[in-house]
Amino acid sequence: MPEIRNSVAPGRLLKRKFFARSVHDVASDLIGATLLFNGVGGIIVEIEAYHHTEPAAHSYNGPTPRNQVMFGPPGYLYVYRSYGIHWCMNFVCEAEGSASAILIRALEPTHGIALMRRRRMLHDERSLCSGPGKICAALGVTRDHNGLALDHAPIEIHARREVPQIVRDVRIGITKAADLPWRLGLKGSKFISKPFRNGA
DNA sequence: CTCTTGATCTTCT
DNA sequence: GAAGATCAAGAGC
Repeated sequence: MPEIRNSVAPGRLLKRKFFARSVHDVASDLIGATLLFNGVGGIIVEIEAYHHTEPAAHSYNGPTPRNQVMFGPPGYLYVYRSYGIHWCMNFVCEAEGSASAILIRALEPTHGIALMRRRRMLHDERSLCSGPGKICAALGVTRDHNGLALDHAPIEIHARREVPQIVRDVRIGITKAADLPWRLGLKGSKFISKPFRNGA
């Protein structure tokens, strides 16, 4: 059984339908939700939205073998290789063919912390999941999990119970469409990958 | 704290 | 053949 340290109990399980609307609406509602993979994970405190109409998205130039999951129906997991080393995970949103997705950038660890520490070979809780590559390493997500449904095992996403305060900034690590303020964070969280300019 | 650099490989041109 | 939705370590302040 995973250890549970957070005093705030997660809410109801999200179904795939939750993701079948504007990627920006989904993003706002995901901050504060709890993501678990095989019972390991935590509270989503930082995400970025990508849409096929802007050049930073992997889907901008149309379907390819890599991004085919993005072009499928909403509510599925899109995993890609980053810089030849890391895995990064996304939630596909909107509608089939829309090819929009949300990059999961940081979690506040709450479930299975001992296992995450072992996988990351790192004790510091604040750094366990403070980046998209770190999350996949801590949760054990790889290319094998590309295309999994977000509302079936081994994935669980619990709705948040209260509406949090959200901060917003430009996205990290991109050169195209770098001015779009599509990075969202939980205000005041110490578990984000990088500070927000307007105070997180 | 910030800045720089190396690691490593898939993808698409 | 070049670029890339990253990370960790090291140098400098």
